[in-house]
Amino acid sequence: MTDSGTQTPRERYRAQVRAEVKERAWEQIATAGASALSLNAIAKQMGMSGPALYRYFASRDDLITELIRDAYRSLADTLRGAADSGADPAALALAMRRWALADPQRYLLIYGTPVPGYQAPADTTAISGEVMATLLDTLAAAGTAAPSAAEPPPAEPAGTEPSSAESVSAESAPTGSAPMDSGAGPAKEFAAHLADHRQWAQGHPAPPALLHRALSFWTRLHGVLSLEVAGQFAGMDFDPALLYAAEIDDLLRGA
Amino acid sequence: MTDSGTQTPRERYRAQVRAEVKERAWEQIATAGASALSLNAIAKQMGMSGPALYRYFASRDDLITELIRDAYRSLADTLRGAADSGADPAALALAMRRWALADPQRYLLIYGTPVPGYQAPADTTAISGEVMATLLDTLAAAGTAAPSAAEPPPAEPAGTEPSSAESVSAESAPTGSAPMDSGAGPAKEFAAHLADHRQWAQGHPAPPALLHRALSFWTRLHGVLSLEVAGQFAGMDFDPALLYAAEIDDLLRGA
DNA sequence: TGTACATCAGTGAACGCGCGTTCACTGATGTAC
DNA sequence: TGTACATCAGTGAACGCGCGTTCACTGATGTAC
Repeated sequence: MTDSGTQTPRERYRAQVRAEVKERAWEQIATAGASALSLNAIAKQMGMSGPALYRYFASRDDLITELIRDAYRSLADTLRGAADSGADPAALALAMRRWALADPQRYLLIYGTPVPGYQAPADTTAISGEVMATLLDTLAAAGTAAPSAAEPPPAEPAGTEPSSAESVSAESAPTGSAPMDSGAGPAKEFAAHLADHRQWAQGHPAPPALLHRALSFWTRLHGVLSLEVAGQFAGMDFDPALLYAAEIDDLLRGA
Repeated sequence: MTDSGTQTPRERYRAQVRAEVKERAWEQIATAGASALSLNAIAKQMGMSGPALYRYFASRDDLITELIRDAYRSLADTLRGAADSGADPAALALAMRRWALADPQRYLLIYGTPVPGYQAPADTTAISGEVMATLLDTLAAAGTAAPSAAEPPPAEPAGTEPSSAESVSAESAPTGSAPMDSGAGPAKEFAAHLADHRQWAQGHPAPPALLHRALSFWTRLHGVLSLEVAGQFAGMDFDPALLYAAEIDDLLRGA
């Protein structure tokens, strides 16, 4: 869809085939997991010969890399889109679950057990940082908002920079009404630690307690999601959506 | 070690070889993941021919099944052992992390992305239920104990039944001082749901709020552990142990 | 508009590899009399 | 204590399979004059 105006027919065709290869690859991953991804099988499915795919992807690892990149991109865009249209942290969490359940294997590809023998390229780290930035922005907006933080703030014009970090300043706002970091204890200790270990936040000016909240937000959602998506709840008979909702509620109440 | 008194030399030898096969299998899994486990490679490593292993394991899937069973067993025993020597929930959580980090791939084998094409046997569900039972017992003991719940209760004789469910009764004890399930909201709703969906607790007489606590305990620890063990924190520079400690603290404070 | 050339998609054969698994067989170890 | 037999560990060859990837080649599609 991108740049279709300046594309020659050949370029358009190339893009189409590449897209179809990826589609089949996702189907295959959904069926048998990423480690079972086979170029030959994809080619056969498309009615082509195995070596033909080498016109489109330099190698199997190259294809996997693109799939991982696309997955990160998709998640980052989904969350950023939700945030830009005024989603509060709870809505963001629900958007994340929707994204995960839409394609469980896609979630597992980026957050599950690493594909054996595969080394992730550097730029995926940057995109995964974008997810974190969105999270920080949204939590910051909710934390510094008025007590009635329920109604969404007006949607911003949404500039081109991925991290709209200006929306929160480092010195202000003691993370809302957080009872989490009052007094001594592990939370206080971790926040102090984060003050010196915030490189992963990529310059986001959130105070340490907020960094902690973002990490906790992420790990708690992942805790439920990854178990659900990996089928660990299958033998149990409760509704994971309710557990997820309860986690979100506790997560946002507890600070 | 088991039954070594009644073992014939042949049986002892068999057991030894089987054990070595498993050891090599774990080494291989640690290196390249479970999906890359190869009988031939193990045989070669042991200076044997590939087909020789079929004297000890009926098939590759059979070997994986045993590894999974052993992993579950090991975790269940570790936690049960800690609980029996008076560990409180926080200590249990730390024991779990120690177990996970001692062999990350072992943790991922049972709680990570499922091995593609592999179907878990029914009895692993039973063992994983044992883990849950230990958790419920420990949380119940801590919740129903006197306000000074810090000192461990005297270690019990530890009978043969895996779930010492008698230590807590269903009607008593509104889960300690839990503010978690006061008033309406997602937590209350989920607890109500669990009252009707508690089959997975295998008859444990914990009240719904405690079932919720156990699930939350599990998913929150898993959230941090799985990301750590999968290397997702590798690019970040903070200390996962501190995040884990903060999670435990919040988890136990919040109810 | 037509011809000459370059570009590129796709094929089929081939290489080398490793896999799980079966099978007939050898040789050592244990058991029964 | 010695012999006859059964049990079992391990081997080597083989089957059939699929994998990623390279290579020389054919044909179609575009481009330049």
